[in-house]
Parts: sequence; structure tokens; C-alpha cells
Amino acid sequence: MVKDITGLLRDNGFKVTPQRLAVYKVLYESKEHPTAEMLFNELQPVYPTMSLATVYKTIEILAQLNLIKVLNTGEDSFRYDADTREHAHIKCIKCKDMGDVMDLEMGGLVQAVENKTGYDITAQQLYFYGVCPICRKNKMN
Amino acid sequence: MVKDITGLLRDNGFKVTPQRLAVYKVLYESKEHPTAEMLFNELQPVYPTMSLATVYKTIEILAQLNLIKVLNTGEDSFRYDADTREHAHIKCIKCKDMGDVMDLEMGGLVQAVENKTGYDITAQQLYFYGVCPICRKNKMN
DNA sequence: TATTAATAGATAATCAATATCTAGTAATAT
DNA sequence: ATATTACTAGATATTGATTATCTATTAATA
Repeated sequence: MVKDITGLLRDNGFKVTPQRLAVYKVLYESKEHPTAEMLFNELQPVYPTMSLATVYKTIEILAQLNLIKVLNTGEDSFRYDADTREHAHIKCIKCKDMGDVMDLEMGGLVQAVENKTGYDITAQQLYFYGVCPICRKNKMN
Repeated sequence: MVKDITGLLRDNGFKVTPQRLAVYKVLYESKEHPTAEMLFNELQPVYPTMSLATVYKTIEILAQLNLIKVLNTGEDSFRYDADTREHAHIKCIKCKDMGDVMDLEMGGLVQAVENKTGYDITAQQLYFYGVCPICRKNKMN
């Protein structure tokens, strides 16, 4: 929890509520890149009155403040990541597990794309798919 | 239209129908990475009885046969691409135009990811976002 | 040409995400 | 500390993409 989320919310005209702090906390402490539904299920026991709508509205605010990133992995729902450092994602097509690929040496990839396309690139999403080490051993599935 | 789609369909136990050929043809000749809705609208005049359900069912088959790729750019709907060569995609955050980035030198990026993660990588999706050359000139929007 | 199995199209159903509306709550001034 | 005000939470309804279902139709095969 490295960010002064309370101040950030207030400075941008959003009120600081326990629900918003809770959503961010769960997201920040999770390594699972949860969906809105997963966040909701995680918070339900602690905040019995928590609504799924509140989760979505909070997510929208957090994304707007660049506190989280929205992932589109090709599933039917979005996932969210509170680690805003630039990094790729990798997903196992067997066990569906999803992980991070940190500190990937891009070797001027972005620069190459800019040169090729004339775009001014502001963001990127890199997804890799394959079979994770565990599933490679467990040949049976 | 480089592929023998007729034979491919038949060999895999699917019947060859005009609708299926039409969906693939539109997709193959398009550079727009259309959504299901866009395909439907394109086909409507020629096949007045064409149903959106048929578009979706055909897409599923084509994807299964690796004749097309499914793109998830973070929009509310999927896009489809009949160019199955490995390539990245780039989208303008202003005009929403979506283009290809062909022949991108990856510089052993996949190999690096495999080394880092222990995965056996079988597929990848690279999306870049930014401002396209046209929108960079047209400062007004 | 007849038979059979798969498909097209119409329709309903699903489900993630968004919008709406009101009681409740955080922020600010008093 | 309290009151006032504006924003928010939660409940609910709605939207919109995608999927499922069901039957008449059509492609494949004999």
C-alpha cells in the first residue's frame, strides 16, 4: 500500500469511504488479478452490505486515478491489477492461472512500433499464453 | 483468400454453407478487424436472411479451425482478424481506429518470457494504444 | 432422388457492466 | 460538536454482447 489513496481521492473531488479503501486494499494485496465478481466475493464477508455496483463504480474511479489497470485477457470479463508498473501478463491455457512477467527487457519495442506506425504510444498490453511449468509436468489434463 | 476453406470445413465435419463462406470472405477482405455486429451489417444487404446468431456460430468455427483470430482490445465487444500471421495491433485513443503492426522485430522477446516464467508459450496478443498520426495533426478533438 | 444429419434463422436466455433513484454518509462551515 | 450540503452506497432495473434452444431447411451421401 504505497500510495496515499486517501489524499488522491480527496484531491480529485471523490469522497473517502470505507468501501473504496477496502476495494483498493483487496486489489492491492491480491496477486490474482481479480474480476469484479471475485472482489465482491472477497469483500462480502467483511462488508455484508457491499454491492456489486459499488465495486464497479469504485473500479472506475481507481482506474481514472491510475491506481489500477484494466486487463483484457480474452475472457468474458475484465480483470484488474493494482500493480501499475509496466509489465506483461501470462496465462496458462490448461489451469487458467494468470501471472505477471516483470522486468521484461523490451529492447526498444515501443520505439520500433512508433517508428513503424507514426503513433505516439501511451499505453500497451502484452499477453502471453501457453502451458505453465506445473501443467507441463502434470501431463494428465 | 489463400486458404481452401471449403476443404477445411468438410474435413473437420462441418458443412459448407454460403453463409459460412460469406462470413469468412468479408472478414478476409476487411482491414477493419470487424465486430460481429459489423460483419452482420455488411452481410445484411447480400444475405437478407442472415442472422446475427449465424455470424457468431460461424466465427466460433473459424476460430476453432485457426482461420481467424479473436481480438480483445478492451472494448465492449470482440473483434476478429482473418490475417493469422503473428502481428501486433495498435489503436488510436482519439479516433478509435485500429491498425496492424506487421513484421515487428521481437528480438527474442518470447524466448525471454519463456526463460523467465518456465512456460511453453503457444500464443501471444500485443496491443499498443496511443494517438495516430492523423489525430496528432488534428489537435482539435 | 431420397435419406440423414447438420445448419440457419428466429427467439429466448444469460450475464457482465452500466444507469437510476433514494436513504445514508463524508466533508465543510457554523 | 452540529448542521448543512453534496456525494455516495446499495437496491434495482436496464443495457447490450454473446450464447442457447428449437424447428424448418439444406448440404452431404447413398
